[in-house]
Amino acid sequence: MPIDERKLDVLRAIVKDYVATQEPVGSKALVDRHQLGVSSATIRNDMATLEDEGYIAQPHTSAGRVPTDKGYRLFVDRLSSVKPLSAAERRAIRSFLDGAVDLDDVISRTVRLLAQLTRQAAVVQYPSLSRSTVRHVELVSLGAARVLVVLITDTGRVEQRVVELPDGPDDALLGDLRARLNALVVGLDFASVASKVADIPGQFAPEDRQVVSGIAATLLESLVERSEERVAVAGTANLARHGHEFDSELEPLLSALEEQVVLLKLLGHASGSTPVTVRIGQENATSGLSSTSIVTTGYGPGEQALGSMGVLGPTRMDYPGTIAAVGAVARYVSQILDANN
Amino acid sequence: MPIDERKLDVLRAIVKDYVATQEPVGSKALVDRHQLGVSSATIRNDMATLEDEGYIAQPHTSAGRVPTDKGYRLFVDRLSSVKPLSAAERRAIRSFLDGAVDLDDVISRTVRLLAQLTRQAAVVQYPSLSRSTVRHVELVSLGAARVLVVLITDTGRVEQRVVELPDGPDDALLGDLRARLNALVVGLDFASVASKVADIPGQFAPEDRQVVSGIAATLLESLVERSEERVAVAGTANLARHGHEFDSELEPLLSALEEQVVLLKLLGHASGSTPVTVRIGQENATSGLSSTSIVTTGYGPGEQALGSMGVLGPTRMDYPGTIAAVGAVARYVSQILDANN
DNA sequence: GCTGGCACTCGTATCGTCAAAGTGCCAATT
DNA sequence: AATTGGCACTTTGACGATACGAGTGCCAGC
Repeated sequence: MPIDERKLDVLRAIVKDYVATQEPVGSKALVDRHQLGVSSATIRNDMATLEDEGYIAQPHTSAGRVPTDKGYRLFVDRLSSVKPLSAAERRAIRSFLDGAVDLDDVISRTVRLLAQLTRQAAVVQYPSLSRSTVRHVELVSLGAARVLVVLITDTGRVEQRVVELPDGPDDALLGDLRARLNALVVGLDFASVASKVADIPGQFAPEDRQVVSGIAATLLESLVERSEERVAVAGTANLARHGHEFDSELEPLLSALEEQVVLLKLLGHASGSTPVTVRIGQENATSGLSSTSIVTTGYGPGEQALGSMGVLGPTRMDYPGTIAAVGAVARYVSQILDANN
Repeated sequence: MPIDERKLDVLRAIVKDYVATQEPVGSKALVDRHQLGVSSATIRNDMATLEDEGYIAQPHTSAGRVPTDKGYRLFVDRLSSVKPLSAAERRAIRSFLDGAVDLDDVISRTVRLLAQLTRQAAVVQYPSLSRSTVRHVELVSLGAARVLVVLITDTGRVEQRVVELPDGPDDALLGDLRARLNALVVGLDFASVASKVADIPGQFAPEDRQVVSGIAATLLESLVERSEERVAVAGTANLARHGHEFDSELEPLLSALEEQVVLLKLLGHASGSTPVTVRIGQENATSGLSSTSIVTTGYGPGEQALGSMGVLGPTRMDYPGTIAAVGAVARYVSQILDANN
């Protein structure tokens, strides 16, 4: 039996009602709450077909139907239009983000904003170093044998780390190194930095090489490799408010939110900047997240996304609203980053 | 009826059993599991007294007894000795913390370690700025009219922020300002910085004052005031694993963990560095946290604590173990910070 | 002051019943 | 061929009754 137009209407109605009520929805309730123009018996037949095709399922015989992952997928892909944000929401986005002074500030405001708008858990990735170029490297002597290395990117990220050296460099050497380092790497993307920095020690007098290599090694290893990606999280408390049916997911989800590595995998490598991606339930292979959905998108001024941001919540979420919120916030953040450029 | 020695034994046994099983404990179970040397009837009498005095309560008639907040308080204050850590735990602390290179690294390792050792949520406050002195101020020009202000303390904290200026300062002015600023504030504690910095603009030529005040204002307002305190959190997923009776607490607790302000209030102003503080249930006035306990202590090499760290979990927690873990970690972190000094 | 015994209370588990919700199917209708 | 009304069937959840077990409180005796 083919899936005709009306059956899609039925599926759409089921998803909407289920998301709203969190209870399995039956044929009678459907004809009551929606203008479908046919009787409940007809709906029942349609529902039987939809179940055969795997779009919906019943928790037990003679309960209402619940959308499956496949059902949500169809809903998201073809049955829902993006819900325009309310004026209040647009205003909230603006007033929340406009006061930001800093990249750090932008990111932290963004993640809290997303959590608040969607009432779910939000994640924002800092602009990826692999998409950034070096704007400046600063070396600050911290007395004795310790140097603070600060790395600043064109995207506004500031990474810093202290290096312990066997021997304290004097100020002249440090100044010299700072100048050479900047001359060498400013403007380069991070892939190219590695090869260039390896040459640095050779430019110095043999007695200074040990110090210089130490700093160079840190620059590479810890600033470029270790902390390449960085994420901010907010709104975990929102997850605890969803019905108890979502409880079994809570612990694995909270774990995932604490593990950078897992989180980055879930965010996905931001592809094109524009479209919002939805991953539903089982679609994200991470174990324990089989009833969690993830709505992500890239952000950044240009074609190439600088990073990803997104929202995590139960599969039973308001997709049109969430997609709209994520999209709108990402666009606005992109604008801000462009202006701050 | 007075509370004699044996009644205290009974209370101790009740707390231990309840923490272990999470179920109300009855007189029979008590004599079975502990060598109390008397019969269950006697225990019943003792329990009746303990209930009269408010140390224990029964969820309903003819159920076992459960410790009250007051009961836990007595247990913590007088009935439990700090449980020595296992060799494995000591080893874990060492191997976890020894690789730290940085203050950031120390803090982030510490908070994860605490969460793992106690299987609860952990919080670590960065060394308070009010207990730190300025080690260095660095100004980095970021092209155009933007300057990065970096502040470094003797405790290793590095705070940075970008200032937008109406007019780009030239390098000479920036260098001059950096020198004067450092001459003025290095070594000062933060309370004194404010008054000193206010004088800075007067030392410059009138045409430069606008730029200089901008930077000075940022230094004060955003680096000293805004971000005075800073905390790291880990182990929230551990909270989701406690029995469902703790569920009602979950959302308020997760909210508290996301709110710096609330969190700092809960951590309490680290008083003396040595003793571990326990706040039980209702004792922390924060609403919604009436069955959450908090175990905190200060850390830092000297007499004055630099900051606090602690653990949050259900009132029904293993106090001796948690207190031992928090204490041991704080001592070890203090050592590390002392060595890195 | 401790103990054994016993009556009492109350929560939980079990069972049967019942009503409500929902389905699937079929025969009749359009 | 699609839709509809009707009806029998299934399952859940609520309700009540009952039995059971755990645990208490109290008392008389040691």
